[in-house]
Amino acid sequence: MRQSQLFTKTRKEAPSDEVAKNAELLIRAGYIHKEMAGVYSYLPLGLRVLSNIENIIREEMNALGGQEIKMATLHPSEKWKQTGGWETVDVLFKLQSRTEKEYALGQSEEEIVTPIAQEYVASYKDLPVAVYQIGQKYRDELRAKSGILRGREFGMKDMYSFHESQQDFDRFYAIAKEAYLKVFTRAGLDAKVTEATGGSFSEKLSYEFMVLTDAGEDDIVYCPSCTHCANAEVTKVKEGGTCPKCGKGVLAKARAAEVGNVFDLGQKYPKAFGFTYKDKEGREQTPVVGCYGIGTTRLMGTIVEVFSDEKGIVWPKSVAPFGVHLISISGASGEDVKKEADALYTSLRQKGIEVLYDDRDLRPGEKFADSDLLGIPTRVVVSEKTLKENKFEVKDRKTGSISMLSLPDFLLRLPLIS
RNA sequence: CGGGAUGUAGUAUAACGGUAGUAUCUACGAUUCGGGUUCGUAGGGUCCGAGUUCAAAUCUCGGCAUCCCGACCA
Repeated sequence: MRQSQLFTKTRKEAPSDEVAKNAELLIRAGYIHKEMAGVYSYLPLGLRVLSNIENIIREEMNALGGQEIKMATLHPSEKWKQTGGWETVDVLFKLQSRTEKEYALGQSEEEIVTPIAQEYVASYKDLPVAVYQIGQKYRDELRAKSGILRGREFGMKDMYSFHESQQDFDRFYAIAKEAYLKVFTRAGLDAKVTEATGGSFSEKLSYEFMVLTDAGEDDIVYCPSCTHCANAEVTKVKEGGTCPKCGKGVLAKARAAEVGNVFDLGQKYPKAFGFTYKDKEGREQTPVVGCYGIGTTRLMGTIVEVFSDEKGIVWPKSVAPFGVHLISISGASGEDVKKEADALYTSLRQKGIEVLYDDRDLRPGEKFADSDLLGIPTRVVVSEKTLKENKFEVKDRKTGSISMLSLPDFLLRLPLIS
């Protein structure tokens, strides 16, 4: 992508109606556009990041045996009335058409996925099965806040699994948790598996995946020596106490953002819809259901909160919109520089590297400032200086380390870079 | 939903009740070219609606919007 053709531009100043770091940086850099409180549009760069996040999730859910689907987000009110959610889920967006028919906007999809599963699952032979989707969710939050961390419309991956028994559910639940940790690790984050309440729809404990950041909304109590971690709302052992799991660590308290969660839904939804299957003996049985969510847009915001500095964003390589930011410093009489940069742009793309090429006719300082703000992991500069040495200047956005590399050396390093 | 605050060019900010100014931006012309060069010319604004007043960006009321704290939060 040539930056001169890019739809968006950067801004020097953050908008006055944003306080959250994630929103300030993402808007300044042109990744997102605020539509209204809690609702954002994703622009070319932002969509690239979001797609990278979604693809990581997609790969891990597929590895788990999940099958991707795309469910309706405009829901008939009847199904929500059938489960009671129409009255009890206060964040549910309800709307009425001109014909007075009522609808809900999807804030979660149990009401939709359960009847679909019911249609295709008739026998124990059809179980277990897991389906997931990645898409928009709508929640009528009384107070949207923290940029893209808590919106009224947001991106979410939600998966639902159906099982013959509680034991089979428990088996899958455990491997799903592991898959979740893989997702967050691949996205560059260190997420803690956290015990929490099941919310309004499960009496059992659920597990939340928490990333330490002051921008989060939850307080967690965790052990520095082992993996024990609990939401402050449920834990009986407080900060400063001894870890109940390993018996050694002194529990610490921290602010965290919930980037994912998994729930044991039991049989509530199949029961609401009369969903049964036949077991080996031909008896009617009710399946056990689990649901598993990851907030994709919140994950993106959390990454920005965790990985940024005073100059801008510092994307982890796995989610960055581009692998390489190529900058030409051609000056007034830099036709040779331009030619060389064009050539490098072409050869990098031929190697399958995603490159943002700043071919604009701007002063170097402005290009560098933009580059730091955008946060692409590797910056490559072509200038009269580098031309003389017959090398390229390669800078790592995260460490700031600069090295002069010949083209073969650079290409050799590329697998590590992107 | 309770409380608090704020709404001025695309963006960010000034203006005692009395000429809406500055920076950035955009366009054009010069100048400069390794960390947001410098100069010139031009463009563009008081959230909406009432009220008070000779006069309202400024005061009052209503609406709408945005942010913050809390409550809430699948």
